[in-house]
Amino acid sequence: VKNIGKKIGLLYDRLWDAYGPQGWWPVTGRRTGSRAVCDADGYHVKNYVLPATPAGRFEVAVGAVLTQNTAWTNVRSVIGFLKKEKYLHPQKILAADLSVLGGLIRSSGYYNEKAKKLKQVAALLSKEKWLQGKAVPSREKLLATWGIGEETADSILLYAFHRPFFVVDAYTRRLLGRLGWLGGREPYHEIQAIFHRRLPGEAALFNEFHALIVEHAKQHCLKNKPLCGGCPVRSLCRRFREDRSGKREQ
DNA sequence: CGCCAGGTGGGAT
DNA sequence: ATCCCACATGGC
Repeated sequence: VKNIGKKIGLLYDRLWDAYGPQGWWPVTGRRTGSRAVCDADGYHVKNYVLPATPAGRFEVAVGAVLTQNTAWTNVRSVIGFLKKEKYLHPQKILAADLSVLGGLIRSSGYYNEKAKKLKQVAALLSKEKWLQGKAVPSREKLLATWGIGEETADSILLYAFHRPFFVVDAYTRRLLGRLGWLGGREPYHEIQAIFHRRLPGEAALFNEFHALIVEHAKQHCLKNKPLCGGCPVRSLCRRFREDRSGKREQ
């Protein structure tokens, strides 16, 4: 764990060189005047100011809940349904019947659970004018909300409010585990501390780094079949070192 | 078909 | 603290 520090910057550089800026968190329909600042899916490359509106911040929080253990492609279509039906507002979520809300978000999975979670998130974020951007809910407040765990709290802090909290997800665990830098079962805060200790606390950096890990995990570091050919971080990886030194494959 | 997807809360140990 | 499980749909 001691040696991760130097290599973590290298890991970021290799991922950045391979995949480039990721434009997270996708937020639908943002424009400045007549000029689109997002692509069709809501990504906004090298724009670290977005979201900059209450609606945008709320959409990120909703997306963070809906994507829990769920493919983003499913979430994206649900965000579209919610937007079309004008549900991307806390008061609308709070006023909705659970069954109606559940029906709208059905295709994102766990819809009964997530309907309840969205109401909790809406209740929290409609307080204190947090969505207006004058103040930011504390991590403790977020975690005290039923339905918001550590990753979701950090996703909201980082991607809705631009606060430097590194997001640790299953991909992060898998990648650091494969690299041989971690066992992979360490508690969340321990993995997060590695990033917080060794990187400048800049939201834009944490934004890209987490998004790059996700992209890399999807393209090369797959769950059951890692595609090590052409992997941009081979040279940092235990598997590669073991191959070259003739040790057995894991 | 089985596996995977940008987790969380509740309950038992 | 740590493990185990329910929660659920859609894509490949």
